[in-house]
This record gives sequence, structure tokens and C-alpha cells, in this order.
Amino acid sequence: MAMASYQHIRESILARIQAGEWSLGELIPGEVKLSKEYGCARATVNRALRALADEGLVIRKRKEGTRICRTRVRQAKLYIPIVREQVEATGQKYHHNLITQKSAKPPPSIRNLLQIPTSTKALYLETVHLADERPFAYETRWLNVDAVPNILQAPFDRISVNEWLVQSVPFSNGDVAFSAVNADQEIAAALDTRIDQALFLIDRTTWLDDVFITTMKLFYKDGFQLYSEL
Amino acid sequence: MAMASYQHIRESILARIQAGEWSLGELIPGEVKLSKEYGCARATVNRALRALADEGLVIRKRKEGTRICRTRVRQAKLYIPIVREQVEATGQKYHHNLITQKSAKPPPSIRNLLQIPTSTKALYLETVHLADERPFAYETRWLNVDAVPNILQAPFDRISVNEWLVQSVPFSNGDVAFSAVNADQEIAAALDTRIDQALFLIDRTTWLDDVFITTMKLFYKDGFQLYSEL
DNA sequence: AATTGCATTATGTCTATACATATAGAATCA
DNA sequence: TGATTCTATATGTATAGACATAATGCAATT
Repeated sequence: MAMASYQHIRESILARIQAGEWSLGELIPGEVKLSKEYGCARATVNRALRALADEGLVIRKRKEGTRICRTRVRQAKLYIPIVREQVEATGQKYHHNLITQKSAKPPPSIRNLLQIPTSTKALYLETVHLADERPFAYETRWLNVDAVPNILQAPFDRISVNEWLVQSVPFSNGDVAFSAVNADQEIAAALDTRIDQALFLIDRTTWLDDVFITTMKLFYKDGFQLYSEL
Repeated sequence: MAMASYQHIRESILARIQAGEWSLGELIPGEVKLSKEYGCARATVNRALRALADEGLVIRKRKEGTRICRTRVRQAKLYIPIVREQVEATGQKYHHNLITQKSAKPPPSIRNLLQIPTSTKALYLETVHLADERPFAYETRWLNVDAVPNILQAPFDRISVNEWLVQSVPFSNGDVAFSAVNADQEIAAALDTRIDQALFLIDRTTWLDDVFITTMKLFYKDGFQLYSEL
């Protein structure tokens, strides 16, 4: 089937922008004018322009109108995958080894996040994710047991912590940070790489309704890259 | 003012999802039912549900209905900034040094992207971005001169290549890849860091309407991290 | 049993209309 | 002159109604 009409209008206006019909910062015609031009209802133009605004191509203001974005904010949508899916997507077989699982007093930085008394303990886990039996990523994680009580019964030898959480606390929110770090002795050993190897690191903290759930560091084996279009 | 009604409905349904009113994969009531429940028009519920679908919380299908997403695809919106803005956002002063600017035959990998005859030359640039006179990022870039002819007149001592492109070819599209690399001798020198230091690398290629514009590698000085919510 | 066809249904889109709301710019006033 | 109020206007949102479209499942046919 063809495209919806608001999509056509969006594409058409996008093309006109790219062709340079309006210069940066310039006002484009109002919704009423455009709806006459395209022979449709204002709501349809509205939807097309809203889409372009979401993409950061135009800025819309009441009374002022719609103008071409001066400095377009480039946004990339990153899909953050589950490690298992990441591995299986390359046709490799996924496994994981739970190296450490202990209840411990978290370091101050973690305790701050947890917002629990200093005496309380939290669950600490270390996991190695394997692709075709070779190390793929190394994960360290602190977990707030109070927030997810039934986690103590979870079979972490069979299902990875991450996946268990995804299924049990599916609609949490959080933040991520991406960076690069040198492998220390421990991580290098776990990932079967040399000390000082540059590793891609995802640092992620998850909340459910302002209650801390978990914070995790995921060190990817060298060669990993995260891709996105923009 | 308060929130729009469709926003309220979105929040309400989101809360109901998080409260576990429906289990994973379960169908939620149809638009008509919900619109009666909330006392509004179907279009309003539609917009709320479409928003939730965009966020990856529900999946909608014609005839089938709207169901809670089984495995939520976590997506992080990354705002990819201009280096200058990145520096200035921290309150530091931005400068840049153009180290190399030459016309050269690009290596095969770049030539593939360019889709030009092997003999043709392209513009190669190396830039160091500085924050308060200290290295912040190191950039290497190949540029298709044919696609942006008037670039030869651009004053790259005053404005960075990146910003010149943002202003001159504002509505291009492209892709990005994030990874971690060890600093080699040259980059370590440029960034005033040690050899082998892990560096965050953004690899970015830009097109305008299927015409190759530029490809760039941006090596950030150690300590840099890219942050996002999800 | 397998295929085809049809009614049903939930979302997808579009229209016309209406009112809300922010705000730029004009008009007014101190 | 500078602050304030007013008004026109473009976008933002909501509504009811309509038709489009995909897909399910049942019914009729081969």
C-alpha cells in the first residue's frame, strides 16, 4: 500500500527543506496555508509538521509559526539490546558464567544510589557473557534486594540477571553512560584480553518509580561497537 | 497550565502498566472502551496509545489490538552535540587547531564510501579541539569536495570543519558508531595522553541524498562519557 | 480436508469544527 | 522613554463522524 497522506506531506516538506526552499531560521508557511496548498485538512498538515518537529528539523511556537531549525540537534536513537540477543544476532551461541554472587555492604557511591542505611547489605554479582564459549562482555552489578525481594529465588545459573530483571521489573526507567576504559588485571583475565586493552563500557542505573533497583557496568570485549543511524 | 488530556491519559495508562494491571503480552482494552472509561473521544485515546507505542511500551496491530510489550526494546535518545557546544557547556573556553589539511587519494575503505574513481582526490583534515587550551578531542576527516564545492573557500582556521558543514549542509543524514580504542603514538601526542590510553571514539559518516559528504573519527580525551536517559 | 470468501473488529487515518493558549507586536499609559 | 495592556494570530488540543485497512475466524464451497 502507499503511504499515509500525512507522511507524504512530511516527506514533501522535508524535501523542500533539503532543497533549500527556506533558509535556516526562516518561517515556513502556516498550517492553514499549507493545508490549502496540499488540499487537505489542517490537522493533517499539523501531524506532518509535528513529526518534523520531533525529528528536530523545525521549531514550532504558538503565534510565531514554524521555522527551520538553525542548529539542528542531531539525535540518534540507540537501541540497547540484551546481551544474549546481541550475541545471537551474530549467529553465535550464548552462554554466561556467574562468577561471584554475594551479599555485601556496597561502597559509598553505590550506597548513595540505594538510599538505604549504611549497615544494610546489597547483592553483588559478577557475570561473564560468552559468545561461542569465548568471552564477549563482563558485567558487575549491585542490586537492591528490598526492591525486588523474590530475586533471591531466581536461578541465576540458568537465566542471566539482566534478563531476569527485564522480565520481572519490565517498566523501570534509568540512565546510561557510555565511555571507554582500560582493562585492569581482573577484567582482562575475565575477557581473555591484555591489560590496558581499551574496552567499551556501558554504565547503567535503573529505577522503578524512584526506588533504586540496580546499577551495572558492562565491559565489552575489544572490537565491540554500538551503531546507530541519525 | 496543566497537561494536555492525552498526556494525562498516557500517564494514567503508563501507571496502570507499571502497576501490573496487565501482564506481559496481554491485550489492554480497545480504544473505544478506554475512551468511554476516560470520558473522551477515541482520537484522544489513540494519541495517548500511539505515544506509548512510540516509546516501545506497547505494540499495536490492526484487528488484534494493543498489547503490553513482551520484551521492551530499550531505546536511549542520544543528542550528538557539536564539540564546541560540548566544551562551552562545561564553562570552558573552546579553541581548535587545524593540524593537517591536504588533498590526497583516500585509502580504499574511504574510496568505497566516496563512490568516485580511484584517481580522484579528496580533502583530508586533522583537527584538535581544545578546552581551556587543553586537548579535548582529536578529529580526522575525509571530505568529498565535489559534493560541497565551496568548501575550498571556507576559513577553517576560524570555524571548525564540523560547524562549517553543519551550517552549509544542514539537513544531511548519516550513521554513527561508538567504540573504544587504544591511543596510538600520534593520537596520544595530539591529546597529551599516554600511548594505549583508552579513548572513546565516535565514527560518523554523513550523506546528503545518497551523495557522500564526509566521514569522520572523533577521539575524545580520556574521561569523556556520553550520557543519556532511557 | 483444503481452499476460498465474507463478515467482523480494532486500529489507522482523515475531515471539519471548535475552543484553548501562548505570544509578538501594536496600542496605550505612566 | 519605558512599562503595561490589548489584540490578532498560529499553533495546540479535543471532538464527532467517516472511511480505510489488516487480520482473524467462521462459513460456504470445492
